[in-house]
Order: sequence, then structure tokens, then C-alpha cells
Amino acid sequence: MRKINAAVPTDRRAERTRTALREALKDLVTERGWDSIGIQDLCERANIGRSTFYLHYPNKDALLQGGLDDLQAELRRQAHSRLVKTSAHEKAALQFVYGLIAHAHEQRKLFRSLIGRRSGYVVQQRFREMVIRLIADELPVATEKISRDATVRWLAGALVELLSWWVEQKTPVSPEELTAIFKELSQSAR
Amino acid sequence: MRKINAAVPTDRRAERTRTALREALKDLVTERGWDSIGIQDLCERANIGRSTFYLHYPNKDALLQGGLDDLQAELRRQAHSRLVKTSAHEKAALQFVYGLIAHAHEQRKLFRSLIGRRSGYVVQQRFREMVIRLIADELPVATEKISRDATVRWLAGALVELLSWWVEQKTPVSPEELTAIFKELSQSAR
DNA sequence: CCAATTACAGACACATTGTTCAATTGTGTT
DNA sequence: AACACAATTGAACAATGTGTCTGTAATTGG
Repeated sequence: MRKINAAVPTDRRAERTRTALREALKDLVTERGWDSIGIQDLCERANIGRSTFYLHYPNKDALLQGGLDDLQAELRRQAHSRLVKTSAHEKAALQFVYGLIAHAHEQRKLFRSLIGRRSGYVVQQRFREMVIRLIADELPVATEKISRDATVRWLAGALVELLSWWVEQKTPVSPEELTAIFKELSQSAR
Repeated sequence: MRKINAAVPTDRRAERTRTALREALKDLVTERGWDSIGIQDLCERANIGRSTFYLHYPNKDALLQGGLDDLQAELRRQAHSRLVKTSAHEKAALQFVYGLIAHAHEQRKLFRSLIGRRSGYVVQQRFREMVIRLIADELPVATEKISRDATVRWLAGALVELLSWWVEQKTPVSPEELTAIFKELSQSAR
């Protein structure tokens, strides 16, 4: 394995190379999914020599990993800023759900490649973990005998799958409707 | 692509070859996950010539799909036989759920590698698709305004995620309890 | 301007995939 | 038991992709 400078590049060329690679990754994942993408393809799309790739990342996963941190940070930021905007007297639990759904609505294409059928495992996994954390934060403390963890996972799985169904619909229902559907279906969890 | 005889083999040799391959797949997935397994490895483990593999399956995915198809068929069979036994006024849907959970219980290690953290994308995807099919078959026809597809996906996501939580627990609740939990949580879908 | 860093194309060894083929072995059938 | 046929085998093959290494050219920061 070769030594990789994983830190923030000080050189403009390195900077350009990396952003080009990340853009290429985003595009290609959106178009063709994760598995079918080769390093060849990434480099061609990014207009980068293939050997240059290995100067920055040891493999495909590392590239994804790098980009994903940023993405997740942004998702959380956006979701959070939406959350604060919702009025304080709407004290219903799982307020973030509408925010998340609305966000998925605006960035439909991105979400399709994120959680849709063709995305990669790492991405889906991360996204699910994020939703699990969000739900774990907001779910009222369990009163019944059903394990809270179980409920959280159950709810998160349902939400993610519902979302991934939704973003692939051609003429989807509105974000408000979807939120209503989800809350209606999930009322047993309250 | 070569022509594959996908039908039930009439020849014992073909029968043996296929079961050997499926056993090898099960073992190897349990040991090493999905991604790192090559067709080489499968054939060595199954004691099969590499070219023989391609006489039966076009690729790794197809082998997995075949195994999952069997599982699906068996779960359906179980569910059906249960259904006849249950009294006519207990028209409970989703009979297969207990079968699936019990199966996951018996083959805990396999399921951990199948749907747990270490598995690959393809496996999870295929598994989820199977659950979606099973649910789609058994879910009562929708009466409300909520789209049936949405309900199916919602339910499938919840079940799969609950399962994947369960198989990673150290001291898990019993299969019966888990089934009860699932039905309790999902009652809004009925 | 200069030294250091980065990019590049090309070539290399290596692994994996999927196909083909002739020879051999096992099977179902009569 | 003998037959025709289907399955298996190992070897060889092209094609593709990966990761590494080289010498050279181009950009960069100082």
C-alpha cells in the first residue's frame, strides 16, 4: 500500500483533483450505481490520470468515505436548521420526519442515488445509521414492555424504506401527504 | 451469455452440484461475508470444477438468488400450512413472519452475515426484495386511502430492520416474542 | 526564478471473470 | 447389462480491472 496524504491538500492541483473526483463519483453513482463503477470510469469522468487517483486514495471506498463525511455533515446541518424552524408548540414527536422528507423532495436526484435501488452498501448503511440516530433522539421514552431499541430500529427501517419507495415514484405524493402516511402507519409506536 | 438450465435438474449429478454450491455459499458467506467471495472459492469449497459452475449459474448473484428463491418458497409453504391450521375466524395475515424469524433464529450466524453489518449491498437488496414479495402477497388488500405499495414497503423495511437488529443481539428475545413485537408495532397496517 | 510537489502516460505483474473444448465419467432408460 | 445422453472436468483463452512503479513534464508556493 502506498502512502496517502489524506489531509487537506495545500496544493491547488491536489485540491482540484480531489473535488473533480468527488464530483465524478457523485455523477457516476447517480447514473449507474456504485458497483459498476470502476476507477477507470472515475478518472475518465474527472479527467484525471489513473495513476493520479492512487496518489490521493488507495481505492474506491476511500474516495466514497471522504465524500460521505461531508455529505452527512451537510444533511445533518440542513435537517437541523429545518428542525429549529418548526414552531416550538408543535410538540409532537418525530418532528424531523417532515424535514427529512421535504429535504428528500428538494434533492430528489441526490436521494435517489443515496438510498435508491442502485446505490452502494456503504451509503445506505450510513444513511440508515443517521436516521436511527435521529429517531433515537426524538422518540419518547418507552413506557411499554417493548424494547426501545427494537422500536427505534423498526421505525427507522420503515422510514428509510418508505423514503426509498417514494423517491423512485414518477409522480409522487406530496411531502405533506407522505408525512401523514408515515405517521398514520407508525402510530403504534407512540 | 451462455444458456442455463434453470429448471429443476433431473440428473442426480446436477442436483448434487447445486446443493454443494449452495452449501458452500452458505458456509462462505457465514465465514467471510459476501464481497470477498470469489467463484474460485465457491468451487473449491464445493469441490466442483470452476467451469461447472457456469453450467448452472451465470454468476454469483444468480446462485444467491436461487438460494433465496428456495427460502421464499419454503416460507410460503410453511405459512400456508399454518394458515390451514388456524381457525377460520383468525384471519391473521403475514403468517410467514414467524417462519422467517424462526429461520433466522436457527441460522443466526448465517443471517448475521446475510443482513447484518458485514454483508454486501447485493445481498441486503435481494433479501429485502424477497421480504417485499412475501409481504405483498400476504398483505390484505388495501381499503384505505394509503397506497398499498407504500404500506408494503413500509412494512418490509420495518421487518428487515427489526430482524437485523435482532440477529445482532447477544441475548435476544425469543422468536415468539419478536413476532409478537413486530405484530404489535405493525398493527396500524391492518 | 527554483525547488518541491503533483500530474501524467505507459508499462508491469497479478487476479478474476466468463467462455470454449475435447475427453472422461455418471445417469436414466430400455 | 448395454446404450445414448447429459454432466463434469481441467486446461487454455481473451478480456477486464487493480494496484504499483517508472521517467518525464507541468504547476505550484516561496
